[in-house]
Amino acid sequence: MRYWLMKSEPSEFSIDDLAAAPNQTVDWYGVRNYQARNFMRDQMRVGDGVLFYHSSCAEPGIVGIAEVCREAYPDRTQFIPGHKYFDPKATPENPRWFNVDVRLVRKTRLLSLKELRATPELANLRVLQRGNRLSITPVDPREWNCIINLLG
DNA sequence: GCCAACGTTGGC
DNA sequence: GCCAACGTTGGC
Repeated sequence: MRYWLMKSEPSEFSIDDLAAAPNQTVDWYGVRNYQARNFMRDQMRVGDGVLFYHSSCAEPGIVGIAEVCREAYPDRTQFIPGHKYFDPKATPENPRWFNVDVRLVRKTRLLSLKELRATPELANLRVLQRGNRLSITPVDPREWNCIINLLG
């Protein structure tokens, strides 16, 4: 059992979109970074905890708790010509990109980036490190517990 | 919109 | 394999 933080731009897919989705579940398509892909493909298991994070928006921060509900399988969007996430080098026989499915556990209050940075126990949280741009990062169990407490 | 930081690409 | 150029991310 591991814990993760997953970023999404709310203008693309928000916590409310997740809440409104069928089964409150979404396939986490569109990841086109190898490190983030490897986390999904190689390490994520059903039941892993997910912090849903809004990025590139007015109030960046954690806005909900979710969980991995299906292990990684080929990202459907890599095969769709003209799609934003089409990859001409990917084939169904040799897919390049994978995604898990994520299901909402509950929406939370906004735990802002500012508040995260102000919490000493979270000083090593990956997403707070300088220059970090990974859309999926592991979260230490102690950090997870700290954040759950902050969320109330 | 700016720009620092970082990943990817491609010529050599 | 090097590395310059380019593209993207994401907070501000």
